[in-house]
Amino acid sequence: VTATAHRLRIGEVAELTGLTARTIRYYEEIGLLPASADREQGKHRLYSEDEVERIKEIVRLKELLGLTLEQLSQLLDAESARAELRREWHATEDPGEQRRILTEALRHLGTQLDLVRQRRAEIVRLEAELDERREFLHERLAKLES
Amino acid sequence: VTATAHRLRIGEVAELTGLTARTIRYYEEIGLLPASADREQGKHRLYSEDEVERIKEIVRLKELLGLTLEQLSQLLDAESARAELRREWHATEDPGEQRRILTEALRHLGTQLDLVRQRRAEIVRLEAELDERREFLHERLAKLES
DNA sequence: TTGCTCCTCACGTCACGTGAGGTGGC
DNA sequence: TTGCTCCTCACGTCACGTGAGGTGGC
Repeated sequence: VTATAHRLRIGEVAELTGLTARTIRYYEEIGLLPASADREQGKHRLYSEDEVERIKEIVRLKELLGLTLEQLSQLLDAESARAELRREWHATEDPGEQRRILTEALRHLGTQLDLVRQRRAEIVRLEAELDERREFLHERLAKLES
Repeated sequence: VTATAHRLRIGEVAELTGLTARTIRYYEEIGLLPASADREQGKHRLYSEDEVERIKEIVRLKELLGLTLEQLSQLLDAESARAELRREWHATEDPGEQRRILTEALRHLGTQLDLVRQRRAEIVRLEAELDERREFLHERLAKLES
């Protein structure tokens, strides 16, 4: 709904997402990212800012959760399912249907949250161990200075 | 200092660490893990429980921080440097030396902690976003039920 | 028109996976 | 001795990296 629908080229998208142009093409090649709509063979790929945000999101999930592209694909499929549910939600007035849709969406989110929480717990534990060692060394240093 | 110094075979180590035997051999091949001491060509690799703990630690760092094996090697080198400092620490009585050693060790730890903290911040942010969406869906569901 | 970025092959690399064929230890 | 696990090549695969040679748009 913005006035300027500026479209970005692959190099700019790479810059903004932290990927390389090659990686973006590769993700398109394996079907992880949708192909730039109605692009003629050999012509430049163009991306909207929404698409860039989407790619950032995908990269974040991959890196933070340490997923393979296969696992990432599955997770994105689950997300599309949620998006589909949103559309269904707007299409129905039946409270029973609406409950089913919400419940389903919550289930998808739950799966994702479980992954993230597990990661966080692991990293917090590692951080605590390192903090403890640092505390120990600091005390030793303090004793030495006194 | 335990009574039984049971040595484990590569399959058992793989089981315990979540790696494959191939991966353990590969890490040895590229010098990431030290080669099983005085093993004759073609004979079985044997590992102590300390070595297994060490490998677990390495795997954890790699996965949680999302490092390449090259970066992981560098980080492990920094750790060895810290271990070396510990030995030096025990070898000297000079307070000036001791201060130098502690300060150096703290610097190494600081680098490691920076990496970990950054990861944690990123993952916490993602978790917060997902939580928020879940809260939203929950409220919607609650309204529907009332 | 000149630069720069983009395009498509296509081969290289990193971090292993996966057999093939053979040997070692409870 | 029989099984199972281990051994060493060595080729395959995933997720891109890195040119080569050519075209497109401000």
